[in-house]
Amino acid sequence: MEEKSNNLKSVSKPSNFIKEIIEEDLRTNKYNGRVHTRFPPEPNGYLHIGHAKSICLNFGLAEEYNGLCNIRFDDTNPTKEEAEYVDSIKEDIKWLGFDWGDREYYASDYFEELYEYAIKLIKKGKAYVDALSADETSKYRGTPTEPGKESPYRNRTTEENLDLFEKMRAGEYKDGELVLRAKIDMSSPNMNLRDPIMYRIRHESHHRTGNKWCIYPTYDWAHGQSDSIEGITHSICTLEFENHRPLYNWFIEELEIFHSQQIEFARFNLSYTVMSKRKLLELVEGKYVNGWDDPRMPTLSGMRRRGYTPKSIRNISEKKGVAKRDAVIDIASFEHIIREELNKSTKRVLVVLQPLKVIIDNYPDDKIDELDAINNPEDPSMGKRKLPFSKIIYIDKDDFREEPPKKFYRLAPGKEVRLRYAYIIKCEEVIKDPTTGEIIELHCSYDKNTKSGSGSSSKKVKGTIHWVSAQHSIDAEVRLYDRLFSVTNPAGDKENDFKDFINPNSLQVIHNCKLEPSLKELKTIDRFQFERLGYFCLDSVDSKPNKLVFNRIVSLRDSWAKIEKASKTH
RNA sequence: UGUCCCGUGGUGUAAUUGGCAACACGUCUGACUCUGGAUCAGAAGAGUCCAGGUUCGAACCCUGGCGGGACAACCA
Repeated sequence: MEEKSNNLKSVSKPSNFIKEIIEEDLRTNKYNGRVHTRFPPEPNGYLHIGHAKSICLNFGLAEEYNGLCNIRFDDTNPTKEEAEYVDSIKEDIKWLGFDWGDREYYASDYFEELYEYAIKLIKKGKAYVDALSADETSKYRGTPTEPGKESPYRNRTTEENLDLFEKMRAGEYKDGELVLRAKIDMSSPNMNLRDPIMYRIRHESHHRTGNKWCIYPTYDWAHGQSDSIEGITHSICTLEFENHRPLYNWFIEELEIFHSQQIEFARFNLSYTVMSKRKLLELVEGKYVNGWDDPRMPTLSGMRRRGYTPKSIRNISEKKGVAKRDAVIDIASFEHIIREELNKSTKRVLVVLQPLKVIIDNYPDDKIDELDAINNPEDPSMGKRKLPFSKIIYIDKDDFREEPPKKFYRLAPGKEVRLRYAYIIKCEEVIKDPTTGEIIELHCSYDKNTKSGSGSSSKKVKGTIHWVSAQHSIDAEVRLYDRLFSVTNPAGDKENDFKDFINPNSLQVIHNCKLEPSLKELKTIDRFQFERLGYFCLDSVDSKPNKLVFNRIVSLRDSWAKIEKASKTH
């Protein structure tokens, strides 16, 4: 009994090492009971599913502990950042369902304050203006296993440093001529402590501060102080900043300002895709995909267009957990979560992807049956709809085999299947194109006693297939997506470029698909289950009222495909 | 020949902080079914990187190895 309740507890409230730290801080009243986090993107690209993890974590923690979460754009590098990215990032965060209230901040808001901090360090003899070139600086820095050596400019007087730094700001030097560095320890085993650069000269216009500044703080100099200024209690970031933490702490202690606590967690990898901004950019620029919002991309805009729900993404983030070890999430677990949600929420509909014409010879020419169809067997409150049935229908080519393999429960010459919500039909004749041999149409007979729900026949068949009445059908284009790459970790191969592993079948476009007539009144970007096929949604970009385009979000689990695959490999 | 971090079934997490490893995905059976969907029932699969040590008892503590990752942008 006790075990069970314990179990339930751990299921409903998963814990992780970050929560443990926060709860301990709450116990010891470290920050007067405050929990304040932030999501700090650089506005230099589109957000992807990895960022979603960080967003959910930061906002989720704030929510759970009655705290606050800021959004802060780390816009310290004007050469790479643009206002349009700011907008797309905000849109993505809102879409995920998070609200930062009026706490939308920018590192550039703190440029003046940061400048004052720098002067404070110079006055303490803890920062100096260096005139080494970038190349020289790099050489002087040493390597991870060899200590660096001190710059000849390292011991300027405070007055000299102050004067030079002021002139840097005033624009008296060219890009790269001077930098401001922290004076720490050129022989530190931690390379971040080897006199890191705090300011560099960039005569460049900034998306927010315009031409006000020509010196810009580096990330290392700006980030910790920005957190401190905002009163961030728990500054959560990814593992690669672990080695930077001693530096951030050094700055904060020298400056004697509020001490945020940095906690690092492992970033998340997804199987069968790539996640780095650089690689995603390469896919876009090389036209391997159709833009950042291509539904095959792991970007939030791509996944949104693909049809993923915000809830499913939040779910993934939560179920994945938080840890410090590198992880590769199996895309299958992703697919499971989206299916689970869509199965419950989505209206079922009959759609034929690859139409094969079927003529029911013994069905009256002009007769139209109005059949009852259930909108969602998982949720009766979603009601029913009428489905017209007539003499000429379409079925999917996949559902007919001239020579059916073992365990093929669908239609074949002389065999019977049930038409979903309609009758049992039997295939009487196969008509082929005399020249190509391609199957053009099927002639079938129907058993009128087998109408769905009539209970007037005890006839049983193994298979049920979907169909659409030809004269009532609506045409549409359907895009089937598969994994973008054909290997688990495309970026993990040292011999081959990741682009060599692109799955050539990641996108299959099918024209002239046939939809049931209820799909005529599409108002929103509703999602549907095309029965036996998968979950689909309208494409937000290309679909027009007179030219419908659907994206496949995810297929249904397909045990027949498994059987078929297994028999082929034998 | 440095510093820091990490190492639990195929994958991702958990183990009441020392009491002989749990959950989810995936895989495989079977039941049910007018979606080969969903659902239900069940199975296989790790002895916790290795070796010592402390202890009545270790995934958890200690020591030493091994393996993986991060760090040498005036990027973030």
